[in-house]
Amino acid sequence: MQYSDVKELSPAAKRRIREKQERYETILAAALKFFSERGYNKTLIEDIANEAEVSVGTVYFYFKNKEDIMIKLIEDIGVILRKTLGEEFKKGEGNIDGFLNAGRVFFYKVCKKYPEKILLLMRESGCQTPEIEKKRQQLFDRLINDLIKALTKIKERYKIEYKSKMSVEVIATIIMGLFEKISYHFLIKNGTDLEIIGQDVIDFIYGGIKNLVIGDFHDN
Amino acid sequence: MQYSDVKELSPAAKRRIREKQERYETILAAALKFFSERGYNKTLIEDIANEAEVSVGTVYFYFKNKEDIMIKLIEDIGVILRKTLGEEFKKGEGNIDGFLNAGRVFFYKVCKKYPEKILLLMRESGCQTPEIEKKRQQLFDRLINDLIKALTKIKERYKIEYKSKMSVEVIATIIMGLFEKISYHFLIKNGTDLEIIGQDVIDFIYGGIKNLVIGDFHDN
Amino acid sequence: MQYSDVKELSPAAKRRIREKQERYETILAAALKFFSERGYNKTLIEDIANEAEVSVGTVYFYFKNKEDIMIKLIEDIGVILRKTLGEEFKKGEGNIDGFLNAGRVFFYKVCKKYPEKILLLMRESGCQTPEIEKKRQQLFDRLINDLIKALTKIKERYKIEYKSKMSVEVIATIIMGLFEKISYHFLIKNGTDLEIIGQDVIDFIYGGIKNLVIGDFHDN
Amino acid sequence: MQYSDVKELSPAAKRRIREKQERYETILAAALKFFSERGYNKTLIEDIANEAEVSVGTVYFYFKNKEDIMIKLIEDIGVILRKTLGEEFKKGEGNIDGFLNAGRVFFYKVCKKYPEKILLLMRESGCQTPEIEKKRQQLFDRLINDLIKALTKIKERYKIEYKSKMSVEVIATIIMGLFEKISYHFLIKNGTDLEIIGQDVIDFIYGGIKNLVIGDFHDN
DNA sequence: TATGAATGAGAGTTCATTCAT
DNA sequence: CATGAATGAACTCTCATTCAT
Repeated sequence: MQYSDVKELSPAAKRRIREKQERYETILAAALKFFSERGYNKTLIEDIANEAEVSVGTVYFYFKNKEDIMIKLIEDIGVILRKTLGEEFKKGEGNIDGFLNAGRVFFYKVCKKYPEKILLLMRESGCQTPEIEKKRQQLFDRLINDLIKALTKIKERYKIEYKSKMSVEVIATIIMGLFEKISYHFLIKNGTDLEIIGQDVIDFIYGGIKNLVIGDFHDN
Repeated sequence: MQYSDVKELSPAAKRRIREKQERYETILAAALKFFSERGYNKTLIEDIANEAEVSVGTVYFYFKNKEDIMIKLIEDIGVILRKTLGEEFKKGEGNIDGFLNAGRVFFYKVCKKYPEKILLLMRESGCQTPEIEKKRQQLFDRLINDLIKALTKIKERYKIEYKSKMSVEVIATIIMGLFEKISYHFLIKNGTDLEIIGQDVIDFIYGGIKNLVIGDFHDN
Repeated sequence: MQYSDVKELSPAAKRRIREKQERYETILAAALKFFSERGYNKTLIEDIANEAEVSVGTVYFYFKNKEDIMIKLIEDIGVILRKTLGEEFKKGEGNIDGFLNAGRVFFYKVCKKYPEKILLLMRESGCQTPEIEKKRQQLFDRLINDLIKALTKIKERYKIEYKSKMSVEVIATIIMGLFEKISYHFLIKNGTDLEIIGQDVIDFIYGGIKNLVIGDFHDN
Repeated sequence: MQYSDVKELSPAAKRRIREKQERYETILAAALKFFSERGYNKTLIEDIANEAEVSVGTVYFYFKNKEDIMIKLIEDIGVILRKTLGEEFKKGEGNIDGFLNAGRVFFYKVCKKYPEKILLLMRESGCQTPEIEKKRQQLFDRLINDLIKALTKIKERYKIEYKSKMSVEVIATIIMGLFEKISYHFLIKNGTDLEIIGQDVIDFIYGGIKNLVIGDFHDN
């Protein structure tokens, strides 16, 4: 198909494509709502269909099966997380502040903007089907890898060493776990002041990393 | 037969009581195995019965329902965790080393001795029935409370302050999340050296706490 | 297509609605057959499904649960009984013959046309679930109430009195019990001549009522 | 076994026989309580055992199975009913008053003294197992037969005729149904005055019978 | 005799998925 | 493309009955 073909779509065809995309998003949004509220298992396809104001059959037109919906949601969250945090870290060009700022962005931006998505990832995506577990694991592995790469960049930038051969992986894992628990713990207490908590968390992380590092974070 | 003898159980009665207790434990062990391996939902009562070499009816003789089995398992883990860690902290009489040692005990003793129990608590106990979720939440709340109390004792001991009014809760929550993720992450990689990791984690925690504290950990 | 057309259902849609209604009736008929033949408890959902030539799931698509099927059957019988007998009584404009004719209609029409329905109501609807018992009781109470109202109309029409303050309720209850037993007793003996029996019963009722009345059934 | 053997029973053996009989009665009483209160199906053997303060196994020592308990209860009620009403009728030497008095005895004595037994017979003994149904049917048939015999005696005594060949059976069946419904209807309304009702019922029956009779109840 | 733990067939209900219209 | 009725395998829980002690 050549570029010129795109232009040849009739207005009606364009509308149909747009509507199809919209319907897809609507179903995904309905699923997100129920999965994060009451869990994967307790959400019926019928619930999702009703919420999205389509029929059960339509849900199966857009998604292979229930599992598929969850996987698409996890992928969606993965893209948001990796993109947002990755870009923030890049701004710092490998310095420790860029790293910590990425952490701040998680609390101040991502958790605030997409609380259900974070809740879904952190709580409901576990313990379901093997395929979902795989996807979830894959995302966590990638996030941990992103962290490991960032920590390695920092190491090179400051010419520091980590205490043990496992330290980098440990730090990355800790940060993931801590984000998971903190976001869950404080997201379900709606009134909590995420700003104060976020700062405390970042301070904790900074202190923790410093204590696993030989050398310090001074630009020469 | 004298009156006092009435209180004494016959050997046969004693044996029966012991056997009953043993069967209860056998069923619980079978459930632990399957729940931690393949998850709550994918475990059939029949699986548990087969593994424990009893009939389905017997499982229901000892437990109200499937949920009840899980709840008993969570309670069991809760007792082990709180008792072991609590005792270790007490040894230190409120100093920071006692606190950190309790963390070490988690990795070196509890995770090593009861890997399935920890896996069950950390991964499979979430997102199932409301009753299970309640029990799990209750246990995590208690563990966080234990941590908060310990951190408060430490504060009094060293006459220090925490940076913000939320710091204590944040530290406690971070430690829970970090234990959860680290234990899960490294328990499923069987070959991992928990000793090195444990030490890194403890160092991270120590650094993190120090960075949220005004004052330092010196006895006068 | 004009706006008014929107309200009109397409032939296909009409057919689908009709088929749905028919399937509902088919399931109900299958349930009636088994419930009245072998009882509520001994009837399996699978039996009903097989008889109605649908799957078990389809039964649950049309009815909330087994109880619900029985309740719908009782409601159905209730409508038939109250409508048929009520209309017959109305024809008599409150005279004693209309009342007795309604009794005749019960034997000559209802019992003859719907023997299983009557058997179901009279025998199988008792002693099952609380919800069913409630519905059954409700229907009997309404039937007794219909009778009480009719007896009160008769009293006004002929300016008579009943012997005691309980007489009206007693007569109504007797008639219900007598219908119940007679219909059951003679319906299960297939060959019985319901015409003769019906006449005897009506005569008995007439004699019984007369004997509880002060005054007589003469129009002035 | 000869009569003299009876004397040779040791006091301990006698006590054992007495206790055995008592235990049997206790279990039966417990079953009666639950069957009449919550129905046959909803009563567990365990309930009966607990109420009777024996073990489940003991229940099965005294009774073949659950069905057997119910059957024994029905037999017990049968004996009471037939004996009490039969004796009352005999007193009248075949006159109509003896017949009606037997009816009075049903309300004034039997229903008052054994409300649960009557409730059990009238409501809970139906629609259960075939064996129970058979027993219940058998009892009702016998009671109806007793009534038929009585009505025949009355016919001979007064040299009367009944309107149709079915009249006697119809009257008998009516009386059974009416007793069933009336006793149930008014027994569950505890406060009701059974005396007034009883009199109304007897009057109704008398009127009903008179109206199915050719001739009248005058001694020559 | 008495006990009560053990049994396991049986039954109701759920719900992801399909497919004719 | 959309619909929603139909499917039926799957799973939990019940409870009368048995039997070793």
